[in-house]
Amino acid sequence: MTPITSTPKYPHLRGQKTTLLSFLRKLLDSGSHDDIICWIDPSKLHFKIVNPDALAQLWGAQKSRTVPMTYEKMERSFRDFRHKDRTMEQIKGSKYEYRFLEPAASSPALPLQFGVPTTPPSSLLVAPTPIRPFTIDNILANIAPGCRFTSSTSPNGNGSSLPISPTSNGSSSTPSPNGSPTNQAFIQASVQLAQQNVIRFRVFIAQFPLLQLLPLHEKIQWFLRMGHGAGAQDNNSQK
DNA sequence: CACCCGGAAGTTGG
DNA sequence: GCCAACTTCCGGGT
Repeated sequence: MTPITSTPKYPHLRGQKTTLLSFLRKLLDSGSHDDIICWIDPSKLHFKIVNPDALAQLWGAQKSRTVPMTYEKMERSFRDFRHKDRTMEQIKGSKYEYRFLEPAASSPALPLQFGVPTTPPSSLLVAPTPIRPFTIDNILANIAPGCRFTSSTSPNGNGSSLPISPTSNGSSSTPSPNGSPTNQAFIQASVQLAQQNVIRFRVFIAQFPLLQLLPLHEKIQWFLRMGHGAGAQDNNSQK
């Protein structure tokens, strides 16, 4: 007689809120994990899983799992999405390329534990920490703190040497990290600006399929070089 | 044998 | 209690 104990066989299934599909879309839309999953052609909802294992780990973390999620098990859900739910299809010949069959707008705005917050975190508004320079580096570090990309791991050995000017000849005033009282309006504008630049970054990357093969930090360098930096427009990334 | 696919059963939250 | 959304296991096909 083994009475049915209350010990759940799958305790890691607790806390299911975000669906897998909305999780994927949030990751893609945030662009903060381009080294794991990225758009191939956003207009066609065509995306690619760059690092399946890392994606599975993110999904497992999203579900607050104790048992590690594997891509194999995620793939089982993908099969149902493709054949049963008809919400996804696989790109022929590409094991890790899929396409959403539903318009992105249908996904509910569920909060992610990763990626771009829909609103600036309240802690940021009260944070006494000095305002960081407005750089892609800091944008990504702020948006995806868990991301492997950090300025200290710059391959050039220059440290955080990305030649970043605050929005180039753009618009906003250069943030001055002085000791003045925190300007909430400025911080909110900075967050908004950061999100806009991430969107521009994604659009830029989507235009050059070859760039999508590069690691994130190199994508950013190309983004700065061709999209922001002065000159180098005739740069042919031959390869 | 390895890999992919899909059925079936189990768990959890709503 | 029912259902949706997975998760896990496993057998069949190629």
